[in-house]
Amino acid sequence: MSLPHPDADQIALPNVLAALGDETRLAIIGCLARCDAMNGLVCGQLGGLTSKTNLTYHVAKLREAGVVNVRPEGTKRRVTLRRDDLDARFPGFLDTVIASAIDLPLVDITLRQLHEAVQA
Amino acid sequence: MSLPHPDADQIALPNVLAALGDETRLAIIGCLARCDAMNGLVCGQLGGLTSKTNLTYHVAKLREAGVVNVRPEGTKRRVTLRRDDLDARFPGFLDTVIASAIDLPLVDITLRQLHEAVQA
DNA sequence: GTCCTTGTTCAAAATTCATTGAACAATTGA
DNA sequence: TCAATTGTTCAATGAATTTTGAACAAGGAC
Repeated sequence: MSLPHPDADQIALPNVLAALGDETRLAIIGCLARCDAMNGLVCGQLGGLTSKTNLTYHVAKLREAGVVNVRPEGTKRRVTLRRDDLDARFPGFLDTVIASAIDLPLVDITLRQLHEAVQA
Repeated sequence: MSLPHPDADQIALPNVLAALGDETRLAIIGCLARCDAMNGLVCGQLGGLTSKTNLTYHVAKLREAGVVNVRPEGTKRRVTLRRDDLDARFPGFLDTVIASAIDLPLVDITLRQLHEAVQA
């Protein structure tokens, strides 16, 4: 884990709320929620949402708030939801957020692009 | 109810998250959570947080997102949490938020001022 | 009616946040 | 080594939010 992440017990809800109070970041959460059953996503797979540079920015926000974990894999970055940590700290909270995040139009757009990318 | 409020079934979590992703508004929620067992608070009682004008702004944000109800009482405005509506729509969510909101330093400052105001 | 209290409106200023593009690093694979 | 892929950094722009003050309503007390 080479990037700085807050410890589980240092995750603060005000920071989490601020991190999630943004459409783009909610859409990222929605994609992760649908795809991270196994191993999360790599930043590039979220390309439909916004530019590469901007993704770096938003993923960092989520990481600093303790919402996601980012693990380098070669030149890629694997992004996963910190489900266990969030559930332990704020029971039920993440599920509520996910339920609304996966309804966002942006998520569907990106998931379609992800699907096309996998087929290509 | 002379001010516009969203119906219970129109409360959208992205809006709620955006409304709560702000220190001042979280502090308002914290005060309400401690004081609204009976009948909520009046804007003036939140005076320790920020200016009158700014309170109007933040309370409106919370109202528009569906987090609070604002009811005119003469020249005052009684502000209450929309507990039932939020619990019905996002079970457990509000309790989680409140638990962290009442720990905010700003809340204690304001509650002390409220206490002093009541004694005076 | 005349104050006083409470809160709103409006426009302006200040601040913060989000987005972009160019240049750069690091890894992978040929 | 060379090129392609993936993502970062930095500075700058643009956009949205927050904050402020002056002037204004609306109601209650006298």
